[in-house]
Amino acid sequence: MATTLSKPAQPPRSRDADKSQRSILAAALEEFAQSGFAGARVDRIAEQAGVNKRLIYYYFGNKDDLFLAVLERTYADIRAAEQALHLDAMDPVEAVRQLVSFTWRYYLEHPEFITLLNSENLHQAVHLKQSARIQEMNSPLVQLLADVLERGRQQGLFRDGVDPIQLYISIASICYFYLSNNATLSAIFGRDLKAPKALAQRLSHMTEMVLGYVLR
Amino acid sequence: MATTLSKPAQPPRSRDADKSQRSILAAALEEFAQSGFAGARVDRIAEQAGVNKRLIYYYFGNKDDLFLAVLERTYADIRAAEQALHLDAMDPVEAVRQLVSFTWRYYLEHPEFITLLNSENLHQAVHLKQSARIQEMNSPLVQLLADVLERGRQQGLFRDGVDPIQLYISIASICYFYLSNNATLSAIFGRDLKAPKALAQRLSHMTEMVLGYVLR
Amino acid sequence: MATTLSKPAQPPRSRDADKSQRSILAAALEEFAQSGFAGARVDRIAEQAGVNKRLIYYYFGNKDDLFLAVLERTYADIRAAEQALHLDAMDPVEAVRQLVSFTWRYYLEHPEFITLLNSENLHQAVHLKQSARIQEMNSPLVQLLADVLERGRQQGLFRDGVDPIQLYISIASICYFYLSNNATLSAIFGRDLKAPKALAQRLSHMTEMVLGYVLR
Amino acid sequence: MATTLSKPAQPPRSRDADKSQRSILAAALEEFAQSGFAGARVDRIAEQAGVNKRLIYYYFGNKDDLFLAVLERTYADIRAAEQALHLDAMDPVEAVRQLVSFTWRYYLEHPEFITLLNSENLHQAVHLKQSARIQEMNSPLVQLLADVLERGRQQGLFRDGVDPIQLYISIASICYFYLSNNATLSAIFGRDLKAPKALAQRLSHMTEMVLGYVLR
DNA sequence: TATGAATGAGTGTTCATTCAT
DNA sequence: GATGAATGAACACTCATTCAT
Repeated sequence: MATTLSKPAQPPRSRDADKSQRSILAAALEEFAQSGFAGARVDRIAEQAGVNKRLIYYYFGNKDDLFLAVLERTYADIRAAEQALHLDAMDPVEAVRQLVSFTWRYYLEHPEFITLLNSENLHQAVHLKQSARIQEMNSPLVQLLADVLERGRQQGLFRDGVDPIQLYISIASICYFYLSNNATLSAIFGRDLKAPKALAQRLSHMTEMVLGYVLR
Repeated sequence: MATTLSKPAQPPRSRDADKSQRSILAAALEEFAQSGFAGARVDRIAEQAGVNKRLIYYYFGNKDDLFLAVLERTYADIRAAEQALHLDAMDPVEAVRQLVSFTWRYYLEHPEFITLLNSENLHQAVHLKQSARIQEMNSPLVQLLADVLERGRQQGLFRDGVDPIQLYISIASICYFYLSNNATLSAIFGRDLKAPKALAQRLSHMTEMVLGYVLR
Repeated sequence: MATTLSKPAQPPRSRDADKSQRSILAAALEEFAQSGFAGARVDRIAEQAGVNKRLIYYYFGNKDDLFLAVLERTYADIRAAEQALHLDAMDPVEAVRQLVSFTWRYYLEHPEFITLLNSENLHQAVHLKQSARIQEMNSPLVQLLADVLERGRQQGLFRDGVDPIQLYISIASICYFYLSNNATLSAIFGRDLKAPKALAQRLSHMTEMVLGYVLR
Repeated sequence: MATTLSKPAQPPRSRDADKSQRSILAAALEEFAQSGFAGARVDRIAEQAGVNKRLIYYYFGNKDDLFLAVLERTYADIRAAEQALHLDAMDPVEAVRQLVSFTWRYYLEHPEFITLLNSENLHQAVHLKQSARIQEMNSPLVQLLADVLERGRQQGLFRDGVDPIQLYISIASICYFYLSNNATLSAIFGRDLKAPKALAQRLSHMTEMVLGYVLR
């Protein structure tokens, strides 16, 4: 844990420890994403990580704490990705367009994020509520979206009185729900809503809908 | 044991059988809604239903089949509620407004619907895919919404090219996500998104958003 | 559980259940007596009882409750044995003599009683404290001894001011300690304190000591 | 790390080694006394001692050997305390009185002695039997008590034929049992047998009993 | 002398399910 | 139509101990 400044190149004993922890975390992410918290098996995580099961408890305490670690890591990842979006550098219309497509793409490329959140919400966020780093999970996009909306309004492009938090949640909603509930929706509509064409149509609709709403 | 005075001809056993089945189904709905499929316990269902555990298997085969039965029943319930909406009798703007508020209210008053769907989607709709009555689950609202959109377009009120399926899904999305992910959202935003005032603001935003999109 | 008075001879379904419970209890007594609470293994109890391990939990809840059941049964046994002693029918000297020898013999013939109590005291009586039947465990001998002491005093045989509770505990002490600590005492003294001759000498000493104290 | 100013010639490492060993022994005593052998946790001992767990094995071999070391140390302590008693310098009656009260006080002030012995006897003295220093554990008090009894007899105060070993064991019994079985006794009698007043009454009774026995 | 990393063999407990009546 | 008894397979978690440095 303690690192010495004098020997930065030489990886001391903790090298393998780091590797083990990362292996466990990666395996846990996969397992929890696939089966949810209740369905996940600690044995499978250990096997997948290539470590002794006992080591999981050595490093992470128990299944719940491991799940929280995975969850925090997942949130950290999406927040990092959001940093790369520079909505402030775009004109308002483009910014909204980019926000929708970024959200959509991120969920599409990170199905584990959706499964993890689904499972966590099924259990009333018991893990997340105990997180000490919960503040860091608040998205910076809410504030950036507020700025975009204000700029659009001042330029006479956007309507008045749009609540950035509500809009942020709505954008997340239309992207998330389509993917999180894809299995039941596909079953009921009797067609594959994850086919490339269907996905493209969905993105097009969502962009139109959000812009249709905010534009005067 | 229980005898019915009104229908003496009917064998009393079948009445008890019906009662048992209904008790089981009701208890199962509550248990699955509360804990999801994986977290639900057959023992608790039996206890809550006041019947012997073996009876559950006698009537419903196994836990998976019981879950499917609950799911089908839940879909039947929402479809029945949708029948009571008469979008065809309203002018287009009012029809859209009613559709949003109905969807919102139904999800709000039937949290079990959301939990059940969340759990089912976590498991890739394995149960639903095996349902023989899957066609009946398709919402009649999609067709009704298509009619409303067409009427609005002909009256020059609504924009062109709105896909009714996409819009239907989007309306469901914005209502569903806010509630299904309420626990994590509340934790992260650090405030109670289920407070009465927050709920009213949400409905108002959603109605504005949908109308803002469809209106020319 | 419910027994019908009309068919006393016919053992209904609960016959096997009773047998299973008795098997479990007997095996648990042996295992707990041999290894104490912490060292006892539920697996071994199941195997010894010839039942599925799950059945132990079905009938007794968990290891702690099973231990308490064994403990309560053990106390019930010794109380039953005490009922057979009729100190009130003996003259005071003989009564004291009999009390000592009964206590000694009972402990000697029921080593499980000592092991069980040792283990329970090691854990600060956590199980016993939760017993609902704790009152029934109070020995009737305390009251009987009080009567004996009073009779002996009135006959001018016994000394004044002997507290029956203290004496009862002291009699238990000298019998119990010699047996409970036999292993360490034998090791330290370098001889077998459980040899027949040693046991006889011990009983003789204890009787002398108690009588030497109470007699004027 | 720690350097001693008084003995600079002595290699500092061995001082640390001593310190570590003493820390381990002290922590082990506490842990074994609190939980018995089976319930004690090597991890807790290491943590409490502030040393790495591996060091325990380095110095003491394994858990059993560590327990034996603690046990031997505990016996050494009580023997040392007994040395301070000078029964040979007292008149016989006072000597007996002092022996009882010393035994009582020592057990009262060293509850770990009782727990350790209880645990060891639960396991049939497996550790003690393997001790090489077992002879040193024999109490010098047995011989001293023999002398006291003989002196008392010669002065016409004490009765004839009192076996010093038996009496020594009996004195230990009445002191030990009351404390070792305090938890179950308190639970059954429904009152706190460790309350100061109860303790005083107990000592008084024990002294009376022993003197009542040995005095002519 | 000292330690962080790692592990095999359990440990109590749980679960959906079936047997026998 | 209904039930108490019984089970095999798995579950999260623990423990004393050893490895590698």
